[in-house]
Amino acid sequence: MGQKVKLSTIADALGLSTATVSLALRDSPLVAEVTRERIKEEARTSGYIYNRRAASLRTSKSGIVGVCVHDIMNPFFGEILKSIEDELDRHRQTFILCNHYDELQKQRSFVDTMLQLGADGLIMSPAIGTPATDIHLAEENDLPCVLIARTVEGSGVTSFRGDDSYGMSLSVDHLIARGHRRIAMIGGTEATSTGREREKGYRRALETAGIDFRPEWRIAGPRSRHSGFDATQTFLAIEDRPTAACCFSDLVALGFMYGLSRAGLRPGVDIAVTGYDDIDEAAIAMPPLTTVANGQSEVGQRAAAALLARLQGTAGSGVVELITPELKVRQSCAFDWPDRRSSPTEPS
Amino acid sequence: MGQKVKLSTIADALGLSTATVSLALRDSPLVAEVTRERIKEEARTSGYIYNRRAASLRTSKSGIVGVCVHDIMNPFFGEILKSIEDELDRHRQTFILCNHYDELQKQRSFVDTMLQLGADGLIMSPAIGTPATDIHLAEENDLPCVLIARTVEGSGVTSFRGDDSYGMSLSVDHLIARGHRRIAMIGGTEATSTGREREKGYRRALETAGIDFRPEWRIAGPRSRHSGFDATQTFLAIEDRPTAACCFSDLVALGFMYGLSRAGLRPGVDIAVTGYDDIDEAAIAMPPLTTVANGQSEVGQRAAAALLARLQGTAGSGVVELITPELKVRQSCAFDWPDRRSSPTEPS
DNA sequence: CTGAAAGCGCTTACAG
DNA sequence: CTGAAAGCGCTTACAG
Repeated sequence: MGQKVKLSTIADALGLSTATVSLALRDSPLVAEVTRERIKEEARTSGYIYNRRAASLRTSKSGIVGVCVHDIMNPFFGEILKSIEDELDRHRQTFILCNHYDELQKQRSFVDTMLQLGADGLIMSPAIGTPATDIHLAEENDLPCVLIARTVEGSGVTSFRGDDSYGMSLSVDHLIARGHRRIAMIGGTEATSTGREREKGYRRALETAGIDFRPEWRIAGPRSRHSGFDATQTFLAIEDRPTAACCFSDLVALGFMYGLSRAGLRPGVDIAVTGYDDIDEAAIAMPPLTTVANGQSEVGQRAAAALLARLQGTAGSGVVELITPELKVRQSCAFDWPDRRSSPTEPS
Repeated sequence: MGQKVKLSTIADALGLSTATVSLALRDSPLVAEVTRERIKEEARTSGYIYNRRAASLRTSKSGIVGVCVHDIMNPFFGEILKSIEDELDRHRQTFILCNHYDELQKQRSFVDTMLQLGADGLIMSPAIGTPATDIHLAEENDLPCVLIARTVEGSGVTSFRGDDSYGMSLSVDHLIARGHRRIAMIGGTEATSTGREREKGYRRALETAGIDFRPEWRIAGPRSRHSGFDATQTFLAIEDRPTAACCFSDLVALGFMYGLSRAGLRPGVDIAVTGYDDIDEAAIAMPPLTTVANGQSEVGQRAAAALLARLQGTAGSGVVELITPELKVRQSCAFDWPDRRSSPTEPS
């Protein structure tokens, strides 16, 4: 490589102006077809590399969309991310991914970087504790945001997520219909809208069935496979042990089932288990996991589309857009409980 | 927000020049302490946002490092990515992540984007079929590369990966020592150095033990949990069925074990299984998975450090740097299943 | 210790 | 259909 080739290198080589070259490279109809081809050919052979920083400085559009979630390794986000990426690709936007690990500082430094890079927009699953002002800061600096999976009160920004409380009630209803009366809920935290909503659905389903909730049934906290595994101990120690557990997510459920097996119990036989998200693994797990399909690709696709629309100038709804979840019955609750029911003290 | 605040806004407000403001904001000792503080204070209160595109255009340093792998959701990469991120953070480099899904086109468009954005360097696990010229293109355009996990012949670039053939021989030796003579290898492909190396280790271990390899033992292909699950059918159909399977990765092994259970077989009892990578889940799986720790955080940390060193001007070794793997013996090659185990709920 | 001026590589009116 | 010129917001010699 001699000198770096730039627009003016091409312009000089062809005896044209940089304006013409710039236009031609972007397929402007203002440039004559022949000229355009000569220019493109020259760009190709000379190894020209478009300098986006320069262009972006001038136009104040960067073609970048930042996407930030707490756990890119969670298959749940994997699907969302994939559909966002597809949608963004289609509109030739570069997508920059960030894992904030639910650390507010990491998220802030990412938003900051996006601001400095002049990103066109932001899609995020806000970290625990994100104040509405963090979102406003971005918005006020011309960085439109769309939220996914979680909601931030007062952010004024559109967010897309599953109807978590309804979804959770679906799986608890299912458990109740199979005869369970003592049902634990494992995982999730008060600190996120997801955790609050799913717990709400769980409680409401119990209430509707006339089952009195007992505090020891709620094992809050776990949100990973590993912590689901660890929660087994707590679960097994509950006095008058529940016969079923609805888990905050598939990952938690899968870890919990490992824990059950390890303790010599058979998930799906001795203890009924449900998950949430319907990740790929749910269908091949042992036993195959009954769970709630959460519409992740719809979340991703719609969030990306909504952001793209805002970039076009359309205002967002500014409201929580709910995707309706769906119960997927498999075999992790398959035991026929009525045969075995033995606590006559429970209301029916 | 009125107008966007920039260096000159601050300079004007304080009756200083943009040069002084620029220097002060970057903590230059050339600026008097008091002046510097006034400037920083003004920047803070006015909501100044540093424009990295402008700075980068001028300095031709962007502070960006691109990282590209085929599957960010694989926990194996999760660990590598985390350690890269930590190392990069420490040097205040922004890290841009990309998933190429082993599609050459995706990888190319990412490299292209990095070039256009003026990234300072690139760390990648090259997609299947990456020609050395793709790496040269980046290098020649001032985008230094470091490879991880996989190697590209003739790229001339430093790469960091585990000693895959040695690692695989470790687990096969272990199986042989436990008395297995018919051992299948499941997953991985000829198309990657990882696949080739691990198969080499498998074959060599058999050979050393005087066991004649049979072609039907090699079930190539699977590299995900799901395809590991699917491979169970092929495995079970092998005539004179092997008593053990060494899998290409933990994910494959975990899926394969699901498949075995589904078929009514007990992994670790009826069929011995080994994995590769020692991801987090291996220790809590049922049965806990015997596997090979692959030094992923060392890979990530050293790759990032090597790239950073190149950015400082130090030349890379240009050679494959091997990390020595280690066998982790757990129970998947000899498991004492808890008592009451029988195959759970029959899938329909 | 501070300022004036040039320049990084594009794009965008504006002329012609 | 093509060109000359200004400007995006920084940083970097160079003066003083």
